[in-house]
Amino acid sequence: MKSADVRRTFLEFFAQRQHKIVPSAPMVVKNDPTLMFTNAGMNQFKDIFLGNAPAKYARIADTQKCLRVSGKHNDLDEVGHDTYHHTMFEMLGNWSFGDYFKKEAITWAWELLTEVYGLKAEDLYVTVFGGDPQEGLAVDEEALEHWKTIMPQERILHGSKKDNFWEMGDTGPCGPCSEIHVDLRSAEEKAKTPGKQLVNNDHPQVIEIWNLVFIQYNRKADGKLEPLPAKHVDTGMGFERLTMALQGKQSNYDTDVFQPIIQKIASLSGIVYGDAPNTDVAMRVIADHLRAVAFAIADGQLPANNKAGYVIRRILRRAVRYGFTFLDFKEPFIYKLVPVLVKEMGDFFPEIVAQQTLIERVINEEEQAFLRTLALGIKRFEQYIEGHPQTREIEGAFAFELFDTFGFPIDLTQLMAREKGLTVDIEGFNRGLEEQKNRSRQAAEKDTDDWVEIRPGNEATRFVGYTHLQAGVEILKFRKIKTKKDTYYQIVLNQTPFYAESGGQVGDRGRLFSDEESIDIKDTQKENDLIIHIADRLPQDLHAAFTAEVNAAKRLATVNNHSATHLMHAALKRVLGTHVEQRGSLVDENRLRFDFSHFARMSHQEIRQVEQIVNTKIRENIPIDEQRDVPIDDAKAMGAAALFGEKYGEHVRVITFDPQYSIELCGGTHAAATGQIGMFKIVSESAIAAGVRRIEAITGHQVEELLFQQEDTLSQLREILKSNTEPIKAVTALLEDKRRLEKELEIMKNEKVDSLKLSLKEQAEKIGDVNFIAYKLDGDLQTAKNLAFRMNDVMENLVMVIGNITGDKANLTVIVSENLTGNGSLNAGQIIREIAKEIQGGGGGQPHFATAGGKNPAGIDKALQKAREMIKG
RNA sequence: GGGGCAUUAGCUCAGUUGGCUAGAGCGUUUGACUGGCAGUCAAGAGGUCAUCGGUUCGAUUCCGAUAUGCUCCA
Repeated sequence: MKSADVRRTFLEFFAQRQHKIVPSAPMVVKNDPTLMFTNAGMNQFKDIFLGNAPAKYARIADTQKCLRVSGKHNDLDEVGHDTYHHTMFEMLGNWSFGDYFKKEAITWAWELLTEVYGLKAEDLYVTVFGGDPQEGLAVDEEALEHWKTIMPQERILHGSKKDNFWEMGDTGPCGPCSEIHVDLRSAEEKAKTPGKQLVNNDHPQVIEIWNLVFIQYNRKADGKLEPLPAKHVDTGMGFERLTMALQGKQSNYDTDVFQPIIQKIASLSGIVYGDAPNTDVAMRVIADHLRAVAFAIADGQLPANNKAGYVIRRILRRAVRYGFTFLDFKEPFIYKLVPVLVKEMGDFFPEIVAQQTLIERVINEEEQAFLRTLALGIKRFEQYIEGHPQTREIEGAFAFELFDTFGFPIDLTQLMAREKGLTVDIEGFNRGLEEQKNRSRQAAEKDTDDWVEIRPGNEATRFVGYTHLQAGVEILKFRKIKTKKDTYYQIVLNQTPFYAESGGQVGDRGRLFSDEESIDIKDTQKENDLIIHIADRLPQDLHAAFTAEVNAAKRLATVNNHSATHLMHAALKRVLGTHVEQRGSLVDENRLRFDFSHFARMSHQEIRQVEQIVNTKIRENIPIDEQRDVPIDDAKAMGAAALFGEKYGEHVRVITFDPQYSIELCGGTHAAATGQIGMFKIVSESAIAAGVRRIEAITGHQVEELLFQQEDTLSQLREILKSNTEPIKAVTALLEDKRRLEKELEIMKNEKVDSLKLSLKEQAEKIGDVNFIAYKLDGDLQTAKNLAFRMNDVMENLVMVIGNITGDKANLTVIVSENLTGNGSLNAGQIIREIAKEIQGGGGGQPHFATAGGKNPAGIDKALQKAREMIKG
């Protein structure tokens, strides 16, 4: 069975059982501070489990792109070395939200695996939760009973809390689970060792393929479990593993999911897959990481230097490193694999087809950047070796510095050390790493208390902020968050006019007040779909009736910037082409920032053109057409611009400014009509990544400020220049004059020096072999320096001391012919230190040239005299 | 969010106990050579040493803050 058929079969099976088939959510998570990437199929339904939102469908099935590279599930270092771990994988899943429970989930899972996919029943083992006395939990009898009706009891195993009790995090919904394992070994080996001994023992051919989770408890912050009113089913089956089992392979990488990519790597490197363990691992790593990175980029996450973007960068770099070390790729090559991936997976995941060019460019750019980093590290390594010729062992501190500061991988350091017959102090390296981790952990410590419910129930907050800036509200619940720096409260209301940060628009600020008191709301954020108001303190009376009031001035400015962003987005598409796509956006009260795909610097004319179009649309004063609850397909049919990597519900909000001009799916707040924006001006255009440009712009009041500022600058300039009509001409003439005068001055200084040179040569005093000159110069330090070096050119055996005054300070300059400094008999530095005392200063320099400065100009004569005496000795 | 490192000519980079008139290669301009192209040689232009403060007689160099980038950790 081809992998595409494996996927299709799963979805059809559950569709026939009244499951709604939904698309995969983006792999990059937005609006959830606890999670950077989707790491399980249930992520997109988290709000339902948490009781923050009702389920739209009681039964759902899908295949979900997942990435496990950070946090609780981190498989990154395993990937490639075995045959079944991945960074990115697909999770096939079916869900029941308060609908069917253990019986159906178990029955269907069994039916699908054995009857539809045709796995042999005797190769399958299942586990059920065996209870945990510490938690006060008994064996999951319910699941056990169902399994007993299906299969012999000897293949039903009891599992520990670690394997068979699933929890989302430290707190939240959780419950026992039942896993299905498959034994893929040969008959001979099965005879030798019974499969049941190998279940959950990291055997590569006896593996878990499906986990059925029965969510029935809620874990509180104090560790206690309480039963949930509505019970849910959450299942996840590893698509790649299942495909391996069905295709009779020993490794996920031998299936048609990975082989086309691996074969391409093999042909690019000229090395056959299967030849040697090292090169095989490298090819697996690259094939796996390519998928993760390509899908992340398609979902809108570009490699970057922090947060989620940094994780993506690190994955890509790991792939480059394996290619560099084991497959001898010294030039970018991973981007060449993208077409193969697109061909294999593009049918089911249209986003990678649409974003192919961008993915290739971004990967290529990153590869080049990292190869540069590697080259720099190699250089530093070689410098270290040169600096420590006797060493047998490379210091851990240095290896850590290479890694920590310059991003040079430790295993490459070790490899290069081995080639030179050296070792690396790996313990020292690990110590450095450990310290670093502790520092970070301490800084990131954050205590989150349980929600305190003021009005129990799972009532969802009604957002009224599209039409109101003020509303009468009640508090539903709150909790306390403690970080190293401060303590604050998160407050959830029954309804709110506060817009929570989302879609690039910043959260509202404002206040919450009752008859008795008023508290400031510092920010509004979203955790999935929960709107959270952030405040430094809580009201005294939590049960009072409050008025929630948004800071209107800030909101208004923000709203204008958001609408301007839409107008600009449409203008960019007109001016630059339809390839322009939003890649990121930030809108606050001061400005708007917009990142979009485009492959060249925007010309001056293009920027002007965009500004002109937007300003024309502003003057047209187009009223907003806001439609809520439009079915997503209808919205798309209208030609609305949807964003890649954004998760949309079935019903969306559509914002239109002139149906011929700008239609966008958007949840943000907007101007009632475009005229309200006032004015629009782009203030910068720059590159932020390969193929991605960033524009920053301002509107209304801010443009006015800018205009005033510029006008002031210009009028002041005119005033200074006394040229009302042509300041540019005046400045150009000034600059030319300045240049000419500087030249003339330099020539004159040189002439002065030249004429001085001759007379000074006459004045030279013979002291032994030394030609001594002391001179009090009427000029600046630069001239003194100049004079000194010129005299040095024309006189042998010279010792010259120059004194001059700049402002209220005195300077001394000493030059000694190089041949006199040889045996240490004469030293300009020593002379200057001695004579500088006379001008109450200090100084220094080299044996042949030195300068000093001091506060006492009157002492110059004495200093010169002292120098003469020193030469006389 | 917390560390570390970097920022010097258009580009890539040197520049150590703070003072060596801030350098190299590439690029660029001009001239010479060569029949042309390509090239060779010579001369020149090009620098607020990221920004702002501080220490000092003197800061590209030391200290602090800011900005930008790189990098590791969370």
